[in-house]
Amino acid sequence: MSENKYLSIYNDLLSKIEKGIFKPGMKIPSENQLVEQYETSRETIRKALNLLSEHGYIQKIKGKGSIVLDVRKFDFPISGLISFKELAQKLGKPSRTIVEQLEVMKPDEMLKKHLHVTSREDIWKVVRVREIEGERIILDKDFFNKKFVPFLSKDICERSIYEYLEKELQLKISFAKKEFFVEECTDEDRMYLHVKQYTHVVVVRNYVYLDDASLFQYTESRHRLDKFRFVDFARRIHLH
Amino acid sequence: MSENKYLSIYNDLLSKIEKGIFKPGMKIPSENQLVEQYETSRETIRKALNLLSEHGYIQKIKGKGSIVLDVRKFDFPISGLISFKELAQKLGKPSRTIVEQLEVMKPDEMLKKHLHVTSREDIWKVVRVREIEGERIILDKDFFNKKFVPFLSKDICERSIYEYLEKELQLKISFAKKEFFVEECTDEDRMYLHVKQYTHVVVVRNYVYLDDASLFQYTESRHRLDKFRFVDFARRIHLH
DNA sequence: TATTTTAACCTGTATATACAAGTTAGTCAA
DNA sequence: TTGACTAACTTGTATATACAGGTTAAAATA
Repeated sequence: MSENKYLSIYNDLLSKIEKGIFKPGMKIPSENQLVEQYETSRETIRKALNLLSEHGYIQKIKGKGSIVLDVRKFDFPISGLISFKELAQKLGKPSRTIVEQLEVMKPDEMLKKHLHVTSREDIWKVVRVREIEGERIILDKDFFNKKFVPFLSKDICERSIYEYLEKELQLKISFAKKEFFVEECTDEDRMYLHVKQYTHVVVVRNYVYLDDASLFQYTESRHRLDKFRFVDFARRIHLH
Repeated sequence: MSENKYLSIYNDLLSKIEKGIFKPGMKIPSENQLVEQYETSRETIRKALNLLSEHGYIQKIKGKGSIVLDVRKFDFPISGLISFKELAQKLGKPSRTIVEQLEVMKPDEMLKKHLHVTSREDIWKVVRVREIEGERIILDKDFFNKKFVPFLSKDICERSIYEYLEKELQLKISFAKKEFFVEECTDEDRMYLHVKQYTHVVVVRNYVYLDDASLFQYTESRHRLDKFRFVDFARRIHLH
């Protein structure tokens, strides 16, 4: 479990929402009631509720209470910072990862720019194909700074690199910036993916940062366009 | 200005980051220093800093301080909940909105599902083309529940509907769910947009909710795929 | 009966205090 | 000189209190 009180309350409430104990449209107990249930202070409850609100699970209404949203219940592909393994598990579809390339290399100009490294530094290059229901849908090209990831194996890449990085290497992945756009198919796409008749792929560029704001991974994820879907949740800030 | 202390501090710090007074990589003053500068409590400062952190402007590092990220400085198209007008202003490109349709209608099956309305209710339908640098890039189809928006005019639609809704009608837009996917061009796309040789468009479905979690707008935004770009910022939650 | 007022809730903001825990730089001892 | 320790910072969490202001339903009033 979590050692943090407010995080464990967040998780507890979240699982109650996901299990349907708190149903969409329903009011969850008031802050004061939760204070009694969890035997804690109101500020701690509020931290948990604010997390739920930011992530789109509840809506807080002043003077009334918090109601459960059903916005999130739709399958949400890449939203947030979820690894392919976590995603595949959520969707419950049969999937497989095929490691096509795994090597240490020196960065070219493009990578020097994207990973903020010098020509002397070593870079891990991992090329993987994601197969869903038997079709080669996604081509993932990952580049890690070897300074942060000294060792990698085909086995690790087939399972989950993130799990290895976080659990084994104790790297704290903190945030990521993603860019989406559509690009013409390359020969590489046609070689590794079942692109069918399509002339374009959806490209997701991912810059992943550690806790201390150092960039340690650059990923280019190329999706067959008919299989791509992305869901986003956003709150509007009101200044006034 | 903001009446909220922590929001006005957030805005003040944000403008200092955007103006370059606080530069990327730089440490901003510590929480205790900010407490003195703004003559407030530490919790209030922390609220402002947490907002900056969630929105990707700073990274807080325990024991060290907060450093300014340069992740956000790239142009960010549709991230967050920004209207086309706000976006066009940010990018500084010459743009124009052309209202192609504006009418009150009854919902068809698709809209009844998307807007959660009955056959008897009235719906505003607004079809607009967004022109950027002389090219017709985006086709926006907006549907508003007339219950929330009793009046609309061509003039309002040409300027900014959001400005009208928030300033005039005092509607509080709270959050939105977005879905992205790629779809084949329809005849409507070819009629209104300069689709060139492309066979597909990027579709953004947008569900917009008010403060009390009631769905009041459904938008379908169809983008020429070579001009589509989306940037996202995400933080990873660590449980434990 | 119809309307207003009030009391009891709700969430939002601001403040103060305490301690835990990570970082850093200087000090002291081996 | 080297290493361990300490003191002074930093942010993170938990608690308590106070009051603004929105909501609701019951009670009081016209």
